[in-house]
Amino acid sequence: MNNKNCSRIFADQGQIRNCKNKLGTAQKSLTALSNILALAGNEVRLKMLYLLETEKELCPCDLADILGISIPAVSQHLRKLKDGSIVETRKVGQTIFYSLTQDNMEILQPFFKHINQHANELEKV
Amino acid sequence: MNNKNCSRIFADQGQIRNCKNKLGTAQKSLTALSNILALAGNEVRLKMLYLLETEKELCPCDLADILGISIPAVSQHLRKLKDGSIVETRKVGQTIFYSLTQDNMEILQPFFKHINQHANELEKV
DNA sequence: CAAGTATTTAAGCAAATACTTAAATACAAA
DNA sequence: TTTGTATTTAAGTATTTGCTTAAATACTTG
Repeated sequence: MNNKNCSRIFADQGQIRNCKNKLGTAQKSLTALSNILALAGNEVRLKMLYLLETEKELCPCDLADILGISIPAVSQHLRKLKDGSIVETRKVGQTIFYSLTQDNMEILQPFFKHINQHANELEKV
Repeated sequence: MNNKNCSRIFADQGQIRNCKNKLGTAQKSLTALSNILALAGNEVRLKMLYLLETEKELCPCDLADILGISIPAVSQHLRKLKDGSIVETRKVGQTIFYSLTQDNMEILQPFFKHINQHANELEKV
C-alpha cells in the first residue's frame, strides 16, 4: 500500500516491520561480524590467518616470503588485522611476531576446520 | 640465508617450505572460502543473508524496503550472491523470491547463530 | 495488444582496496 | 656512534566496489 518501493499486493507490511526490528536489534553484531568477515574475505589475509593458526606465530618477513608478496603489503594487511583485534604482536629483538588473538576464535575456528577438511578431501582424490 | 626477503638468522627454511606446501594443498578451498567470506563481509549483504535465513524467502522489492536502499542496489547484491551460489530464485508471477541455497550453510549457519546470540545478549542488558 | 509492474542491466561516479617503490622508524650489534 | 636489519609509513596508482539514475527486459493482466 503506502510503500514507495514496492506496491506488491502481497507485500506483508507486518513481515517488513518485523524484519526492520530484527535488523535494529542485531545492528551492532551485524556490523561487527561483517567487519571480521571482510577482513577474512581477502584471500591473502585468509592465508595469513590460516598460517598463524597452524604456526602459532610468524613475522612479517616470513609471511612475505611464504605468500610471495612484498613486506609492506604484508605489513598493511597485518595492520588491518591488528586494528580488527584479530592478531596481536610479540617483540623479540627486532623481530615482531604476529599471532591470532582469542577474541574472534569462535568465528575463525570453523574456517580453519573447513579449509583442512576440504584440503584433505582433495588430497584423497 | 638465500632468502631475498628475509635474512633473519633464525628464519626457519623448513618451516617456510612447509607453509608454502600447506598453502598449495589448500589453495582451492582458500580461494573458495575467501570468496564466500568476501560476499558475507559486506554489511548489506550480511543483512540480506540474515533476513533470508529468518524469513525463508524475500523478493528484491521487500529487501529494498527493509534495508532502505534502492532496488537496483539490492538486485546487484543479489546477483553477486547468486553468482556465488549462496542464494537461489523462485518465480511466482512477476515476483522473484530469493532464498538461501544449502551449498554453503556449513559456513553461514554459525554466523546466524552468532548474530542471534549477540543480539540476545544486548537485549538482556 | 496495450499498460503496468517487478526486476535487471547499463552507465557513470565517488570511495575503498591492494599493491608498488621509496622513505622513515626503531632497534641491535659491531 | 655507525652500520645494518626488521618493520612501518607514505605516496602514488590501477582496480574494485557499491551506489545512483535511466533504460531495458520480462511478464501479467485488462
